[in-house]
Amino acid sequence: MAARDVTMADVARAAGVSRQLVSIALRGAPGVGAETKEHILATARRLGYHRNALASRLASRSADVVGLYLQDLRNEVFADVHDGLRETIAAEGLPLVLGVGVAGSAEDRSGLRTLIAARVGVLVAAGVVMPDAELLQLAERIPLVMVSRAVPGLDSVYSDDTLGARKATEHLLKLGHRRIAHVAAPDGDGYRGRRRAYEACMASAGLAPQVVVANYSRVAAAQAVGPLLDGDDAPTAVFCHNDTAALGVMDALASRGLALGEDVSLVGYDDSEAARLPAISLTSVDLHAQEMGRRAGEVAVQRLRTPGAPVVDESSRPTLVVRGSTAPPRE
Amino acid sequence: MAARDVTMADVARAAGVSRQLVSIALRGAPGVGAETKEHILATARRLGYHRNALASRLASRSADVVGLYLQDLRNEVFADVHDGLRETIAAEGLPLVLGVGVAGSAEDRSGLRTLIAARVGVLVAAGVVMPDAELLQLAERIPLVMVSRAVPGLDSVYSDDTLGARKATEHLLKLGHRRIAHVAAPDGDGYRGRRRAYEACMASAGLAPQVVVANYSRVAAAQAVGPLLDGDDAPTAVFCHNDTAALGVMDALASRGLALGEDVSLVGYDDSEAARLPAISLTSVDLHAQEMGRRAGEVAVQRLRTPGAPVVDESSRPTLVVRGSTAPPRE
DNA sequence: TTGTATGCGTTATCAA
DNA sequence: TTGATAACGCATACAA
Repeated sequence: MAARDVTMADVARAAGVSRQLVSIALRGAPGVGAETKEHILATARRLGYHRNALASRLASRSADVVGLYLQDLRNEVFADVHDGLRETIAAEGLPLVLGVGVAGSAEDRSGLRTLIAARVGVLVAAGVVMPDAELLQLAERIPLVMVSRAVPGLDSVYSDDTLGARKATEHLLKLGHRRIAHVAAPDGDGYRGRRRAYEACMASAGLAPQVVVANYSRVAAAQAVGPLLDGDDAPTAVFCHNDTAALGVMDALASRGLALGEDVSLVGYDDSEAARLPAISLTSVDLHAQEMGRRAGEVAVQRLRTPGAPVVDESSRPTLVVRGSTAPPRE
Repeated sequence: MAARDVTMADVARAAGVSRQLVSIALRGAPGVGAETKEHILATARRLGYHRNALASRLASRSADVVGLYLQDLRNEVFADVHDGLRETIAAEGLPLVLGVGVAGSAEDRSGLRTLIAARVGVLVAAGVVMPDAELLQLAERIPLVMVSRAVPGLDSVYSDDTLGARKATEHLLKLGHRRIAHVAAPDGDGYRGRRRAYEACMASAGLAPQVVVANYSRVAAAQAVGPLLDGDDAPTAVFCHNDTAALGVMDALASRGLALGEDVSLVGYDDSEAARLPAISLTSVDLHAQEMGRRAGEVAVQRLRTPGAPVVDESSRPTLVVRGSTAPPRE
């Protein structure tokens, strides 16, 4: 549409000054008189000038842009991380661009790549499934801040998954459940904590763990848990690696005429909006994702402004929110 | 971290060829022998070269990047739009970057601005609340594709809101409801269709419309509908402008001990995951957001490759999905 | 097929 | 305070 963008040269010509003076004035940098500056700003406005961020960043070889990678848009946790981060970033007046992975797929390279290609100054990544080694390699090209996952050597802001999973499992044990199944996420670097903690809890209670794996979709969880519910020694309680999976288990229960909380107790992870619905009332682990996003934003800004700062490694304590979906097993 | 990026000049020097030959080889453009090309690619790989997209786009002054603006990340509709768009864009091998607004706020300028500053080649916008006039002005700087909203003069891919709202309202009327309330979205350009259709339906049935406004959050809807439920002549049915609002109404019903579908019928809009939960079973209008995203992607690519193509204006027909939340009024 | 010169719109380093 | 000149890293007509 635009035939040609208005450039600084155009503004300079119209204002009767040199280009670099325009640059200085527009940036608010020192080196221009108040009156001249106002005049330049006015003509720039009049001409409809807009800075070309491409050229700007190329020339300054420093990007004051924060990139955020999210695994997918279907999981509220990532929306929370975004909202928290956004708060910090906006307060600093920095632009924020996002890259998104493919839901269900482990393919996060393309999403990360576009962000890197866009030459963001720092990249905050939530829900990356790539191996640690690859991430460390990536970090040589661009400062990386990991969210909800700890990578040794990289800035990491995450929730203590071991603690969360233990709280969930122990809650079920305390209620008297013995046959507790776990719907786990696909195996991958940095995401084994929940499953391991569950297994450890079961072991120390002298019980046999029962694990099925489901990817990040609701239907996958429903299908995965089906055989368990239909088999002998069906579990009286299920602990899911996230709420989406828990909703899938609820689907499976409903289709079998099993009552949530009565026939089978259920615990999710994320404390999503759905979990809070009165009709759902799902016991879930809240990992305070928004607060994590906020912290990640602070770390990112710090990394941008003070590249040499020491690496941040911060884990936070999740909370178990007990609701109607968990009750003692019926006898 | 990286002291200095490896540039084409470095690769050229190491490979013993000229810079521009490297450029040609790396882009896969014609003008280089197979053998030399392989050699160049190999040295580039060896040196760890990565193209600087900034410089590349600045020099070519054509951006093969698609920008997607989403109003917020909490609404599944936008996730659907993204997933659909992503499919098309990925198939074309184009990079996709996102900008996001602030949930609940009408402030979409900053999100749009960063995308424009990033000099994307085409901007797909879903859920923009800015006035038409401002959008038309924006379109002079960058090709704009509107999603879920029609702006005369701009590429628009949207769902027929009038039809959807009519289907919802007529469904309730046919069930025998007379006192039907509507929870509307805040007033704004391009988002009046649902409310107007509701009002028209009520009018032609000889009934008085009853509208309350709530912004895009669940709690706002709960608060807005409260007085209605508590007042005389409380509605026997409520039609909400989206599912999030409907969930809020469900909260309000639950806190009053009213049974969904029995005491009060409820219709949402978006056919979200939550609506499909057996325990929720919310009647809702499906606007096929993913398909809209897919189409918007096609239009965007077309606009990128053939700027002169005629403006696209495509509306699609939404579907009413009837579930347990709607039933005849109890007498 | 390969190389040369020039431009993209800014920022940055110097003198004046 | 201001004004010339050189980067920034890449693309692209054009000539060799």
